[in-house]
Amino acid sequence: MSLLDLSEQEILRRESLKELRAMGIDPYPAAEYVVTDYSQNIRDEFKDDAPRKEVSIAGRLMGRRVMGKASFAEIQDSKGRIQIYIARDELCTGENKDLYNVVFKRLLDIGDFIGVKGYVFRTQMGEISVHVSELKLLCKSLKPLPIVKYKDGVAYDKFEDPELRYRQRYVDLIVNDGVKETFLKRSKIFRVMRDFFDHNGYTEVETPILQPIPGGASARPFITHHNTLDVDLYLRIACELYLKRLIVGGFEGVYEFSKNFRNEGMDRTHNPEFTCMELYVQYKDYKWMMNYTEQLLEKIATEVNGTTKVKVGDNEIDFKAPYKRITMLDAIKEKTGYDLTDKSEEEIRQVCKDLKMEAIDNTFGKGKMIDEIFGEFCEGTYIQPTFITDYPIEMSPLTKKHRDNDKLTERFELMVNGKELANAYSELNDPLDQEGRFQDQLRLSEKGDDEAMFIDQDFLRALQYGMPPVSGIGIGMDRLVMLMTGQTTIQEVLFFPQMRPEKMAPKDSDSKFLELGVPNEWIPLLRKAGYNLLADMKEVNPQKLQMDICGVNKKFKLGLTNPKVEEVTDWISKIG
RNA sequence: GACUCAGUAGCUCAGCUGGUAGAGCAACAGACUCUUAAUCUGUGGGUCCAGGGUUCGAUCCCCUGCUGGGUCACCA
Repeated sequence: MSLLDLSEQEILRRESLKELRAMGIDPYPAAEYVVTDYSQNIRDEFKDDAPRKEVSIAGRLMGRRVMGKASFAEIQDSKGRIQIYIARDELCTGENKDLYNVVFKRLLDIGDFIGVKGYVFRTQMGEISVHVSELKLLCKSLKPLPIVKYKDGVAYDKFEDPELRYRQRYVDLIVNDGVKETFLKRSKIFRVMRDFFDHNGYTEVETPILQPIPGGASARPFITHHNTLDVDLYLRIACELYLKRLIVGGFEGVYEFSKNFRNEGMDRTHNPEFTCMELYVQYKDYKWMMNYTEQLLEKIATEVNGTTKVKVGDNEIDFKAPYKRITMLDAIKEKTGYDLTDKSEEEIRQVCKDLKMEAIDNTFGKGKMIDEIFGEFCEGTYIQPTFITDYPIEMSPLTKKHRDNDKLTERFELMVNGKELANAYSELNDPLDQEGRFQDQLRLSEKGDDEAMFIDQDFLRALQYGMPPVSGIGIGMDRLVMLMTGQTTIQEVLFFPQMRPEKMAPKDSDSKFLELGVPNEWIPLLRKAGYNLLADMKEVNPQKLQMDICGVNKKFKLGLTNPKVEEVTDWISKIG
């Protein structure tokens, strides 16, 4: 990288780096720096009347208030921030005051990592601080951080451009309050769930992400290719069919936190890769699973937030069990006034027309139309956790027929804040019924439904050996984290949400410039002046080009001997 | 994919129905031994997203593109 690609502040930091080395200070020391305390516990444990406590802490320098021979600074460690106080004559007890005057005041910058030793005290203004007696540079930072200042909980000059925050999440985590907390909660939610399932004797497992047949859900998959086998493989859209194979194999219960991939749209509730937790427990049914889910969610909310209530946007959601339960047809009746019970496909098509639903076309079967009506008129209205039960059979090819009505299935979805959070079944374990349902999906696919499921013959073979009665559930983890942390976009709960790749401006290589006879040291100046491609130089007046690059030479005080116009003309003449 | 808004200093943002740019913080130089958005004095820092067009002249007006946000559509 050329100096010309750097900002003024970056150049200064690199010069400071050199100066530190010249002073014999290693800006990137290898040795362990022993830390005895953290910002948080120092504040929590401080007592004004206790004897002085010596501490050794380390962190990133995040602010400096220099007042001549004494200074205050902020250190940010993994737990938070703490103020340090540095008095020149206590840091530098001898004649040489360079560590304070030169290193601390001039060569250190916001963003550098330092380690300090000293004692804890309370300042006249009442802030618990560390009185520094030793200071050591642990890592020099070469890029200036955005400066966000806080006063009374209000952020000033907040770093909030979503594009920059997501592309450079590391910066977001450093400077913006609350970002790390969201991800700590995310981690805790996973931990609480693992504890809950493990306590019940269920086993965490891992199943293939590269699948020959993308089963277990309806979605467009990502396709990849395995060279040795010379076969196309799919990134999984769900892990359901593999987990059921394990129930066939004799596990009491299995669960997986599964990264799934769906090649579909992106918005505030969808990311192409997302995390789903799936759990399957033998001998249970979907009614048991509703009770179990209520307990689980209540526990998560309590452990993560200390209360069952959480505020999301304008809504306050209460995860206290039990939750309302209503069948899908009752929900539609309640919200639209139409009772679809025992209605024929044609009658339902007419209802769709009456409801002015334009998206419906002739490829839609009965089940899909019912699902559309629900999605349009009901789904968004369930803010508090609500179980929607007994889905039409056409939409649920992996679900057992309802024990009282063979047009329906034993399925529920849990709606929270107007969105689906979980989806669960009494799992279909009749191998012949399952085969028939797959055949139905195949027909839908032939009719033009590009989301219909593929047939997985090995899964059918497993079912033929016998799968005990089992209930399974899938929970959208990203949405769960959004709910538990009060976030309204999925990007806020994913460290690195999917973005378009950053594009670099096209550049011709150095060798191409050298071929024209451009001296090596002048190439960066051409780039700085905006000539990244030979083509950029081709049409330009040699006089202007010469002036442009000589201007850069002068402006940045590079001290190069300027080329003559004839030389520049010669370069341009060689462009093919 | 459609519509819409935005892109100006390291960060947050100003910029008058067109005359090549300003503030605060950050940086640099200086003052200051209990400050805390420290303060005070001074200084530097910009391909105004990119490329076309209109114009004597474009950060500003028009077109195209890129990137992001929002809404809708599609989709768990």
